Amino acid sequence: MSMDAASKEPLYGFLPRRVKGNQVRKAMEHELNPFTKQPHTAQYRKILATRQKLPVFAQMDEFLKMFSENQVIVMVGETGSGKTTQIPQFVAYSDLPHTRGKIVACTQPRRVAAMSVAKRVADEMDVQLGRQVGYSIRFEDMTEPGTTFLKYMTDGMLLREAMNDPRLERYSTIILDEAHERTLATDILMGLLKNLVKQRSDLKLIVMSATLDALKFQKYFGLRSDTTAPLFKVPGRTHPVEVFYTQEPEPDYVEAAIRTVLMIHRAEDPGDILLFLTGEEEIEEACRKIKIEADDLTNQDPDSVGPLQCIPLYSSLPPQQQQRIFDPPPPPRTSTGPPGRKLVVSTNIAETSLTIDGIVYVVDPGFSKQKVYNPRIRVESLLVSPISKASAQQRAGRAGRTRPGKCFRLYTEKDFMKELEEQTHPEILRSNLSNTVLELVKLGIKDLVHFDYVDAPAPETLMRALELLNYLAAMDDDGNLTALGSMMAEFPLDPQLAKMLITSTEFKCSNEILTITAMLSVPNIWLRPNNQRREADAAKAKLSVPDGDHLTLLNVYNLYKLNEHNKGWAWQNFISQRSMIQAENVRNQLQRVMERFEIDSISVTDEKKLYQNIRKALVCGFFMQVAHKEGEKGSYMTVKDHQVVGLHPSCGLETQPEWVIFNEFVLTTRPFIRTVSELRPEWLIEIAANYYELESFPDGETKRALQRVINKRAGRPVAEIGYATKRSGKQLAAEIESANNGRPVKKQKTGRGG
DNA sequence: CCCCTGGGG
Repeated sequence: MSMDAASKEPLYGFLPRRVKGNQVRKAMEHELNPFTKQPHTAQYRKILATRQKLPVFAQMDEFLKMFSENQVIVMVGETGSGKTTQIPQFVAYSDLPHTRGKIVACTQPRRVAAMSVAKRVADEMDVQLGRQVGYSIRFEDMTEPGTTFLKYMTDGMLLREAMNDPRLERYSTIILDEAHERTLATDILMGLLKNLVKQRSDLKLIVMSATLDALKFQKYFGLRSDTTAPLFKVPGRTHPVEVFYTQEPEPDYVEAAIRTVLMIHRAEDPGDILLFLTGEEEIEEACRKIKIEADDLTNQDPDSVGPLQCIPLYSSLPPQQQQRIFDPPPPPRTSTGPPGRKLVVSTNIAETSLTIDGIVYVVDPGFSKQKVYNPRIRVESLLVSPISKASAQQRAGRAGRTRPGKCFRLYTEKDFMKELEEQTHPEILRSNLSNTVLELVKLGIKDLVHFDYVDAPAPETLMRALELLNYLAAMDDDGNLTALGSMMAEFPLDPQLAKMLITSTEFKCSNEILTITAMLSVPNIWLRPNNQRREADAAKAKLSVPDGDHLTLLNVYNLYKLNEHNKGWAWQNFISQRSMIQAENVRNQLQRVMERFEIDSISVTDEKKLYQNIRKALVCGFFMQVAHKEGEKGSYMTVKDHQVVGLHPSCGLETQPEWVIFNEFVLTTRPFIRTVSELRPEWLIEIAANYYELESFPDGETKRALQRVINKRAGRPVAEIGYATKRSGKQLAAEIESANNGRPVKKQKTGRGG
C-alpha cells in the first residue's frame, strides 16, 4: 500500500472481522474521522483520552481476536467497565457495517438508556447523533436509513422489527446489553437469536450481562449440548463497599430503616444516603417521619448534627421533582456548622434505572414490590417480596460509585445466605403471556411449548394465553394464526384491546374506540393529591359519564382536546397532563397502524346509538371480563371464574348495574374490578356466542340470568360480528400434556380465592 | 374507602 492511501483512508487495509487492535488504535488516532472523512475535532481527542483509561480499552486486542474467531460471545463487564459505550464501537471497527449496508445494533431494556448512550457514543465517534450513530425507541426513530450503522435501541423495538423481518437481515451484529435483567423482550430475543445464528452464519451475537448469570448464558448459547459459548470478561471500576447486617431479624422494616438513617446521619462521616422502600405511600410516610426526627436532632445538637434533606423518588413523580435527586446536599446552617446531608428515599427505580452520584451510604431493608402472575385466576398483582441476592448486591453497589461506601442491610447475614434467592425470577415466569404468545406466533414459532426458552414459563401460563387468543379468534383451533390475529399482532397493544379496536369499525365507532384504547394504554390519568382529595373527587365527578368509566375516558380526552389552547385545563381538573400527552402519542401511533390496514376511523352520527355501539365494541375484546351483580350488598361475581369482586372505589358508575364489563381485575386489600361500564347481557349472546355457551358455565345466578336472556331471544337471528371461533380445546390440552412430560394435565376447577 | 415496584411496544 502506498503511504498516500493510508494517510487519506484511515481504514485502509481493514478486512471485515479480521481487524486487529493496533489497526483500530491507529485509526482512532488518525487525523481524519474514518466514517465522515472530516478532520477530528479537539473534543474528540479529549474524549478519546478518557476512553483510553477505561478497563475495557486495555482489552481491545483480546476482544477483537475473540470477535474474529466466534459467532457468539458472552461478555461480562461490571459497572464502570465502559462496555456499553466501547464494545459496540470496537465491533463497528471490526465489522465495518457501513461498507456493506449493514447495521450493528445494541439493545437496552430502557428508553432513556438507549437515548443517552447513543448520544454519548455519537460524541465519542465525532459524528452527529442520528446520522452514523443513532437510536430507535417507540415514538422516536433517531436514525438515517443508509447512513446509520451503529444503532442503540430498546429490546422491545428489536422484537417488533423481528415480526416483519424474522431473519433481521439489516443487522450484521446484534449486541444484547443488560441481559441479566431478563426483561420479557430480552428473553424472547435470546430464544430467537439462538435459532437465527444457526441459520445465518453471517450474523454475530454478543450477550452482555452481570457476572452471576454468565455461565447460564454460556451454556444456553453453546453450539452443542456439551460446549459453552466463549466468555469475555472485563473488570469493573468501582469502590469497595463495606456491608453490615443486623444481629436479629427486624420485625418492622420501615421503622428499622428510619432508625438506621438517623443513626447514619448522627454518627457517620459526610456523604449522601440512599434508602430503598417499596412504594409511593411508604416512601412519603417515611419521608415525613424522618424529616420531623432529623429536624429535632439538628435543633437539639446544632454543633454536631447538620441539616438533612429528604427526597422521595418513584416513577409516578413528575420529572421535575425526580430531578431533585441531583440537587447538591443542603448547606450547613451556619458557616462553621456541620455540613448538610441528602437522603433519597426510593423504590427500586434507583436500583437500575437511575444513578445518583455522591451516594456513600445505602440502607437496604431487603424488600421490593414484584409482579406475580397467577394463571389459575388469570391475575397479575404486585406483592411486597424479599429481593434476590443479585438485587441486594446491585443495591450495595450504589454506595460505591464515587468513593468507598457502606451498605446497611436490615436483615441477618444468615438470612442473606440462606433465605434470599440467587436471582430475581425473570419476568417471563411472572407475567401474563397473552401478548408475548401472539408475538411469538406472529414470528412463526408454531410450537410454543417446545420453544427454546432460557427459562420456560409454566405450561398453564401458555395455556391461558392460547385459550384467550383462541377465544378472541386470533388463533384457530389448530393453533394457527388467523388473519385477524396477524393484524392484532401489529398493534402495540394487549390482544383484547387490539381485537376491540380492529372490530370497532363494524360498530361505526372506531374513532371513539381508538381514543378509549389509547386512554387505557397509559398510566392513570386521575390526580388525587393527599391534601386536595375532596376537590379532586369533585372534579372527577363532573367529568364522569353515568354509563361507565370507558365513556368517561372518552369524554375526558375530547374535553382535553377542546381545551388544548388552555394550558391550565388538565391541572384545574385534576388530570395528569403527562398521561394525556402520552395518550395523544399512543392514539396517533395506533391511528397510523390502522391506516396501514385501511381500517377506517368512523363515528355514527346518532349520539345515543354511538354510546351504545361503543359499549358493544368493548364486548368484542373484553367478553371474558364480565361480572354479574349477586346479592344486595353490591358485590359482583365474574362470569365463569366465579370470583367475588367489588367495584373499585375509583369507579364512576352512578348505580350498580346488573351486568358490567371491566378493564382490569386488581387484587389489593380485596379483589376489585377497575374501569367498569354497564352492559346489556344480550350483547354477550350476540357478540361472543361461543364463549357464552351455557353448558360450560358453573351453576348459579349468573347462568340462570343468562338463560333467561337466551330464552327471551329465542328464534331471533344473531349478528355476524366479531365472533369468537368455537374452541375444541383438545389440541391445546395435547400440547400442554406433552410439555408436562406426558402426564395428563389436571383439570383446573374454577373457584374462589387466591 | 383505594393504589402505581420497574420497564417495553
